[in-house]
Amino acid sequence: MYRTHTCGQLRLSDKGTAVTLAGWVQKVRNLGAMTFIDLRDRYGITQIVVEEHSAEEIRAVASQLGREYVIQVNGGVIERSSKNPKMPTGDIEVAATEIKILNAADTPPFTIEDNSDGGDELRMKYRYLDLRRSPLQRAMMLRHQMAQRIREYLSKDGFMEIETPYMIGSTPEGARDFVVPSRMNPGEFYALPQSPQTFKQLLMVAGYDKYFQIVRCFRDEDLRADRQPEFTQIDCEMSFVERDDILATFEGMAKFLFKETIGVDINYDFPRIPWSEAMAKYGSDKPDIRFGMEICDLTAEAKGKDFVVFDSAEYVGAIAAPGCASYTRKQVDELTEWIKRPQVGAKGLVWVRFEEDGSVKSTIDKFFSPEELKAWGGKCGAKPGDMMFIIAGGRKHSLGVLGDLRLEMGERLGLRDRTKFAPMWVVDFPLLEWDEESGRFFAMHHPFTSPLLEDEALMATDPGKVRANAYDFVVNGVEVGGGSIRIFDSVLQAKMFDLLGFTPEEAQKQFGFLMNAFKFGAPPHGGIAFGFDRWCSLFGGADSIRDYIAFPKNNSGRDMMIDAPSTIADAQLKELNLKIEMQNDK
RNA sequence: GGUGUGGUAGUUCAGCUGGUUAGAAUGCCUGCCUGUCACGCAGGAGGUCGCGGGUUCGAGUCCCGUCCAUACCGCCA
Repeated sequence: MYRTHTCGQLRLSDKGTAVTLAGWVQKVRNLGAMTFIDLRDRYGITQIVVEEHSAEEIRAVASQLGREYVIQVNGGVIERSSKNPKMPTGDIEVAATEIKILNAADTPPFTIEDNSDGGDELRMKYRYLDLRRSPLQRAMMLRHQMAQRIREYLSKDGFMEIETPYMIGSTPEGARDFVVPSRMNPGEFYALPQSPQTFKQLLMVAGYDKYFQIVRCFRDEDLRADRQPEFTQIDCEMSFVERDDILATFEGMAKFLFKETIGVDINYDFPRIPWSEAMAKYGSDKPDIRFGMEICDLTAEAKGKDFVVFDSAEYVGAIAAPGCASYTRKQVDELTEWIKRPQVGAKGLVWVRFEEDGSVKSTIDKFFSPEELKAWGGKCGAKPGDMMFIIAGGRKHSLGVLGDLRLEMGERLGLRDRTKFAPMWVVDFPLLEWDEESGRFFAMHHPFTSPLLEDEALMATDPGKVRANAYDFVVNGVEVGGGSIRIFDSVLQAKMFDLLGFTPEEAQKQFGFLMNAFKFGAPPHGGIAFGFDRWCSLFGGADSIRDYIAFPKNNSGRDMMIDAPSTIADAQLKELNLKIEMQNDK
């Protein structure tokens, strides 16, 4: 038997017990006559003590130990003469009677401690060492708990977890596919699923009316801190439901997860905000509603006063930043530079300062009277001591800039508290999005999304105005999930493909299997998919999802540890009937 | 594809307007130390300054290119 207890287990009540522990050497403190060894496993750290009167062999072994050696210790639990209240096992220590080195270890390239000295690159290359650190272990544990609670909640509600294939066909819509060559079908490729979308709909046709799956998905697009090429979704679909049934089910699941995994009680209904309102108030389809500072529309007030910047603008809007009237010229200039960055892309920033004494100062004093500016401030909720920032230009772009500015000011003012959670639903998304470049509509969600019943007639006359029966689950400005009620009528589905510019032949070739299935009795259905990694990182209080994935990819989609992707042998290529010819643009 | 930031000891970083032998902390090695828990004390080893080119009497430092990492924009139905 390698161990009788873990390194996080022993307490004062175990005093006098003979134990065997096994783990990794965290630290050796040699005080001359006596030596302390911190022995670590994933349950905790227990101090081992080797004393002067200990047997010569033990003292010899103890002096050989290095960091991360794997050892086994026999000994007795004793009460410490100087206790350490900072550690759960701090009242006791194990007086070693035998120490066996199970495996020596090279000195690790970075310290295996809560606050490691290792940089990202190194930690990624030696991921198995990084995973020994307790912050990573906590992240893995949170992820495990989340998955367990999700399965518990949905199973109890009658959902079945059903696996869908990873080797499927490529589709032109949406993200780029990862492809896998087929040896038995020369020249043909499988694609890895971007999501099990069509399969879960086919499961609805098959009558499995409550389906879920915690499933890996693949998208060959550029990475971000919150985007990996392979990521995990909680994929769900239900039959004989309307939007509110789905929202109720998953609002229940979300509240359950909040409560069970991070102990947060949410005892109110999640707000539901139409997409158009989210865009107008927050300049974003995934608003962070932990704080106010809502955008207000000043277009009507601002125009017609001979200020050419406003007069030539389609839209003028503002936010009121609380307590920022004290901003110095330098701070305002710096903020102006910030919004002019190409990533934000505004032309300039107009400010109105509402002084504590009731006076008003502004960059546009020449064009607008203090009374007018005060009226604007009133509309935007600015109080004395606040600073109003005004952006003018195209409506869509300006709202985007104001949205970015709002988040930035929220950050600077400390209003984005990681321990606070503001879940919400964004509903009534547009069904279609016009793409200037290709001169066609794209499905904003995906091509199986149903339009709102009352907007269906608009599909023929003004497709851009049609609202979708789609919804996103948003927490603290993070899009955690999204879904829709699906089209279940093959005629409407055909109409949708037509709007998206598919010929009937193309639609049949790409999605014929789904449209055919719909001819055999498809029930009304809809569903939702959550970004599991993102949800974990949100609960863990991190911006990046990488620490919630055991073995993530780096910024350029590489696995730094195993160094993938890699080239393959010529023999392998031959078997696959492939010839590699690099194409260069120049 | 684009923009910003970074690349100097095993590691995390400092290194000014170019100027002697490139520093600190930590880790590592050696010795001392009976209550440490970020142990302490003394000593030691450790560097092609990412790579290539240029400017200069002289480049870690300036310029150009390139590679790598990272954050963001594009992209992500």
